[in-house]
Amino acid sequence: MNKCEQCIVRQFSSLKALNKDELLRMAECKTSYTIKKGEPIFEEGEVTNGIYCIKDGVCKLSKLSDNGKDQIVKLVKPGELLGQRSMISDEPANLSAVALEDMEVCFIPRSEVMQFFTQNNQFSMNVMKTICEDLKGADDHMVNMAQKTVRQRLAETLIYLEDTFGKNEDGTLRIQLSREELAGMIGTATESCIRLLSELNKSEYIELIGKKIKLLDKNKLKRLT
Amino acid sequence: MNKCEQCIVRQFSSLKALNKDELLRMAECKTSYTIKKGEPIFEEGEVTNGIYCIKDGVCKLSKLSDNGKDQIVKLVKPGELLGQRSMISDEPANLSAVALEDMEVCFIPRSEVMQFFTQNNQFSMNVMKTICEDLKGADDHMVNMAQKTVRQRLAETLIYLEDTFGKNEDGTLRIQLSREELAGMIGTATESCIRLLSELNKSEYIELIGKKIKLLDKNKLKRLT
DNA sequence: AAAATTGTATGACAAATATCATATTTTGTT
DNA sequence: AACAAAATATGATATTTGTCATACAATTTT
Repeated sequence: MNKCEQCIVRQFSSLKALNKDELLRMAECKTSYTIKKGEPIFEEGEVTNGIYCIKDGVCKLSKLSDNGKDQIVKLVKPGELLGQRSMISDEPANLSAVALEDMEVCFIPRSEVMQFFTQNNQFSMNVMKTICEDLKGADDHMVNMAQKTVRQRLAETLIYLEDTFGKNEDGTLRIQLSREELAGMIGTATESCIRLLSELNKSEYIELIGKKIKLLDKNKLKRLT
Repeated sequence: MNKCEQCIVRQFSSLKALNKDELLRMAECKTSYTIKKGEPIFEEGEVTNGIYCIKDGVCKLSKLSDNGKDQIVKLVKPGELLGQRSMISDEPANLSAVALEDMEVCFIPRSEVMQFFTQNNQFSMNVMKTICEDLKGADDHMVNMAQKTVRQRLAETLIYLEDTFGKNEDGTLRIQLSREELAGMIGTATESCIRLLSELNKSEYIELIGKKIKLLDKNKLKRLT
């Protein structure tokens, strides 16, 4: 059993407010998981009964739309927590969480977290602020979906991906999304997404290297948005 | 100065957790306002420094998009609170709040609310759950914006308006939105909104009576979504 | 009451996007 | 290596949606 004290999640998330005692208690009740790329951490509608700490790997939070397409609502990085909203609302998950890379996560049962939540004011304040950030992000995201064209959303998303997850040595986006997943992020048909990528490739905004994507001129891309 | 004890907002919002003492303190520090239809309660970017209780009238929460159009994110009814996210994040408002009808609201300064927030666990839990609901709503809304057609979104919005705000004696929607505002809710151009309304009118899903809208067959409308 | 302004409606057209078909490439499996 | 399956790519076409122009109606101002 690993201690939680030095964990990346502890350093970056709401958990930074926990004291040594609380961390020890958490270390005792946590369960560690390895999740392979493509596997779910939990699915929409599932009762999660706790929160997940993302130690390593990125996952997508998505929701199945009535038209059968999977809309990606958010990507979650190492150091972040999952399932906070469900924990507070005491409701099943509203979104599915699926690994985009091999992941390492820890599960902490609801009962434990809720104890910290009521005992440790700084911790509950941190959780709350995170949810408030999510709400602001979701509102902004919604406005983009409603008001921007698919091309604009694609350009924005590409910049977001480079800024948030960085690039490989060859300059391509580090985070690897299938075309279908990228389409699911920007909210369009896979073919439309592929077509627009080709177009950006031809006009030298980006370069397509196999399935990988390299941003050639971020400023030019920004001007599209 | 009115007491807060019997106020509709107290009965329906997070404030129901406040005790007599806290209600008295609140009654002393609150400011009451009358807002005329079309006037803002606060604007995007403004530092609000407190929360607003909606005693009467409906308002829209909207955000100006880069393309110059106003996207309506949410409608807020009597009994609800405004500005909770800003208060917790300690940030300026992310959305503008503008009256759709003549309104009565009360303002309670941040300092006061934050005191309740730290002292009264049930109150803070209520606020948190409200924000969690908003987050879930925003995520779902975002998926709709990304995945549904304008026609589907229009049908959904009309049903939502009738279910939430009811109808007049003649069967028309009680809540009065201009075509531009309705377009702002569903995220489309005003002309497209008008055109689709005409179409729904011709195919007898709805009836247009002047600027008013009457839903003729809610089930038929539902099938569009 | 007349004029001006604003909101609603509709036509014509252009642009954006989705859908379906099919080809090609990549990946995984035997 | 050969095959099957999945992902990517592209063409053809239909549909949806936006834009611009203009007309008409309702509301407000003078």
